[in-house]
Amino acid sequence: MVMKYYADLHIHSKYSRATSSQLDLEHLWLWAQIKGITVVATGDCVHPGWLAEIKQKLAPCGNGLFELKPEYCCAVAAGIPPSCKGTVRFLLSTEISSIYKRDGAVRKVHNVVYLPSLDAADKLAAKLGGMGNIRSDGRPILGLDSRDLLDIVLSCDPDAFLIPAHVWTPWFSALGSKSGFDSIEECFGDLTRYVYALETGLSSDPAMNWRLSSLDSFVLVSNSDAHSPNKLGREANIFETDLSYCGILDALRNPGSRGLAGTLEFFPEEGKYHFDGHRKCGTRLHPRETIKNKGLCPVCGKPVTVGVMARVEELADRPDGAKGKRWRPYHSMIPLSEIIGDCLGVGPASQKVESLYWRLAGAVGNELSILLDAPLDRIEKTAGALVSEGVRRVRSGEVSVKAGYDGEYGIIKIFSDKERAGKKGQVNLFGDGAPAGASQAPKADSEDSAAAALPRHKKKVRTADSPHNQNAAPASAGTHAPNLNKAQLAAVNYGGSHLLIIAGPGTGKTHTLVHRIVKAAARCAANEKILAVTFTNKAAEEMRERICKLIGPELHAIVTVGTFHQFCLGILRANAAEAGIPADFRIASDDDCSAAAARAWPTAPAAERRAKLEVIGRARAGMPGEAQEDVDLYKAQLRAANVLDFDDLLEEAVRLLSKNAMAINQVRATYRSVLVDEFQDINAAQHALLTLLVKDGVSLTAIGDPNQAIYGFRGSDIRFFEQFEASFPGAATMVLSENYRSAANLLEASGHVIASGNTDSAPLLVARFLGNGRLTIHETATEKAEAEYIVHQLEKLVGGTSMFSHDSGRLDSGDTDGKSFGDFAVLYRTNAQSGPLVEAFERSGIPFQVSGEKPLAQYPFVKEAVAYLLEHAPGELGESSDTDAAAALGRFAQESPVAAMLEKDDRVGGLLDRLQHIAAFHASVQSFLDYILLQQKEEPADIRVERVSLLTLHASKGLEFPVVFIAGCEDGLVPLKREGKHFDPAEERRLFYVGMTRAKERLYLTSARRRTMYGKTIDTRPSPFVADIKEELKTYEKTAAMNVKKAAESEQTDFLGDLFLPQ
DNA sequence: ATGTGCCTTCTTTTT
DNA sequence: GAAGGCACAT
Repeated sequence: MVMKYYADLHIHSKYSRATSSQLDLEHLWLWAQIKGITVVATGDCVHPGWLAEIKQKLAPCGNGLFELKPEYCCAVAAGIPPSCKGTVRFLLSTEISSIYKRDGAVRKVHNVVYLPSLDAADKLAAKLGGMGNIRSDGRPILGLDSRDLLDIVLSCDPDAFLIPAHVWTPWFSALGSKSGFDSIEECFGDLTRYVYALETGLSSDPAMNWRLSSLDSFVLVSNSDAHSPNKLGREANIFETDLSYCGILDALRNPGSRGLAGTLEFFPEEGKYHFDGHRKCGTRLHPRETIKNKGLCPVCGKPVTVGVMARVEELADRPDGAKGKRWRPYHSMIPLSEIIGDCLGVGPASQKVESLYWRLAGAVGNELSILLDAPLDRIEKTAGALVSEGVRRVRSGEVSVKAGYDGEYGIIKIFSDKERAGKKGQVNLFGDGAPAGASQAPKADSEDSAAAALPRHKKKVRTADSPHNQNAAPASAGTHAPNLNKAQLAAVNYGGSHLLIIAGPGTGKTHTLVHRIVKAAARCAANEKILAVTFTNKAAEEMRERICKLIGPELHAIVTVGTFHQFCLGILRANAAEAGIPADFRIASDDDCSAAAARAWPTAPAAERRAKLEVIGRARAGMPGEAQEDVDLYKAQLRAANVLDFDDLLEEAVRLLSKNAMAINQVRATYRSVLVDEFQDINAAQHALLTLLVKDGVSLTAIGDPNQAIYGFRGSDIRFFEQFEASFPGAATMVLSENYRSAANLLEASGHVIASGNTDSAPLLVARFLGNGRLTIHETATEKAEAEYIVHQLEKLVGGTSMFSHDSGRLDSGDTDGKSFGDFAVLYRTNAQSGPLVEAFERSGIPFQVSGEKPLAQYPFVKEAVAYLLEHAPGELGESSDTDAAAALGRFAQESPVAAMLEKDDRVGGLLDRLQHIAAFHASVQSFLDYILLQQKEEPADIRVERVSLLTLHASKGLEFPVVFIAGCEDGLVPLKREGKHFDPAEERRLFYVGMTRAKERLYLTSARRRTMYGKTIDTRPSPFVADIKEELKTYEKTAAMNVKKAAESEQTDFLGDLFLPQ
């Protein structure tokens, strides 16, 4: 059956090394579909292993044609009847691959053959032309330059073929002795019988090669230049024949037939050595100009570097545009992603381009059809007018071409910058990558309409640290009747200078601090301000909100709330000159920092640089280490780039304020009162800054909890907290001890832990939560079983039947009814533990959120799925029965080549699975989409949407949840011990304490007897911290109570193992 | 420039 | 066991 297809001819397989991986082959086919390309792997030189794989995988369907799926066929030369051999003349071309020097002469080399010895190379060179040489890495090679190659072509047996050396050599070495040749030389000598393709070293542009009448007996075809599946079809051959080996053969054999309808090509001008010239001098010469200039550069007068075009000019015996008798039409192409990139003014590999590419692929068709013949209005509808205009121009050749020369790439441009700027409004950019719901809005002015089509819900931020609103004296949040307990009130009203407030978990820390700030603001003189310092932007933002709520925007203006770094940055910006820093300095990005490190230690390997940066970071945070030299070197590099890193901000501010009296006096005059949150997390530099600020009657209020100091590893030093009274003479200390968060027994349990089981020294915390909580200890066989247990418990609690009231025998504050998902958190010591948990939650369909994880909707693949579902919304399909989310997603997965392809991309491989699990949970497409799109913003940890939170213990600080699971309560994990790493048991203990004190009503401490970590499975012992809790507070869950059937269904291996262990 | 294979490493993390 | 870095190949 004659058909039209675009063939990417692989004279060998570039994928031959991937024989063990089926994935790669499938990947190849999938891309072939997306591109609209038929992959034709031909030649004896196809790697035998690859052939074997194809044969094994695909049912052979005769005569060298193996069928994979109906759409993709692969003609393979193995198994071709011997009579077919030696009858096709492929003429393939390539660019200069290297430049080598020998005997003082520089020669451009088009092909390189690796050989066992220089002798062999020379012998072969004598036989074939070319040049034996030793590469810089010591390997003997044979280099063939264009002239040699062409001579070989012209002199060779008409029935012979030549194989490109770079194809042959790896094949030979892969075969080794099994090839039947004793030496590569013998092998090479035998080539004339088998050789298949030839590289002339001429331009890759057939139009130019047609100018050589000596090539008339050859058929010019395009060889694949695809280095990876997604580069398929950058060059291709258009066939109108049978899709079979014999079909292709006939097409090539009979120049008169239309079998070979033409070729698709790059713009050859893009090549680095197209024209002649001097890169340094900026001279780019057409070969004719070179001849006029007698081969010399008009700028420097030295001989120019001669490019491939010159060679064509030299050999051509026909004028430009001439057609040989086997001439076939050709199209010059630009890959779609480059067209889109040019339209958007961004790189072809950018996310924007990727997103638009998939959209087009889904809406219009495969890449070649988009490039060659799809209706432009359909392209415009999806990608905007600019892209469709770009495609039109490429089709008609209306592009600006600047040929490459002397190693400089040529530049092919579709739009001038001016045009692009002028037309920008017409591009349907979907700026932030949000999918367009508006398929009927053809000329949609981009961002706005696209955005409007999306439900963009602002999420309500519920503050996590919301103490005492349940049980403490109820009062409206007013300035006059703040709901403060006695201790809190005393702290707020304390009139002395410095004050340290020790505030345990759930004692209303932020609440108290905010009120003290408000109080101070009310007393502020006209030209004075209050400074409130936090560690994180999030904390600063929350504090600002709460202050604003209490005292309104006017007073709010006299309170400066910011992080340490924000404050220092402000100081430095205002006093750049005094600080000796250029006024226009930037904050160093991660890249800036590594660049500075690279300049500081140019020879050091990256790992060493990273290590140095770490040491420097610690040293600058005030931790021990003698790295001063490195610090100075690194800082000098930062300074040279006119950037300040985060540590610099603090250091430079401290330096300025300590030496410049005017600056410090101004700051002290402005900020008479300084308040610091989370004071236990302070480091040396921050402490130094505070010491500077707090003088001449400026007062400092610090609040924090030494039992929650968990950031020692990054330089925080709890001793600053402990030595507060010494550092700031005259300071008072107050303690907030009424806990409004946790049930009494949970509070007691956490007290046992922090006091190392020594009940007497537990922090004095009085429970004001009028309910009884429950502490459950549970041990499973493995981490998988642990995850299943957690999910199971969670399901029970969400179920609505109040297990809580049954278990505790008490029904208290009315919140013991069925929980919602936002009421749960699962905490763990290391992020690596999230894996099994995520899997278990996915299986169960429970909505969850892993802290710090990118929201689903940010993945291009998910965007694509969402766009598809919007476009194929039920409304549009009439009263389609198909409102079912899972079914719609299934259709997407089947119909869209994008989905099929991305599924193979292992980076996002799990995404479709995840989507499907989510879809199964939603009745309609609409609710499914809402669910996905709602989670646009990051910072999921404190946004209490209705999902279970999966967090590290560190990330849980400051949050609270009715039900908390702490997974992996095993010795070695809680506390975390790693061989060769320093170990701070006290800090680990505090960390566990932080985790425990997040729980309001229920706390589960789970562990696994066997755990796989770092690829090793080890037997574990229970956490010693758990042992510090008095037994009478613990409840042990019995495994037998588990729903065996259900558990076995969802987790077959480990769970059964758990159940069937000898009791 | 881009793939590939081998090696190392593998807490926690804000600005 | 997975991921990232690095050296090396084309």
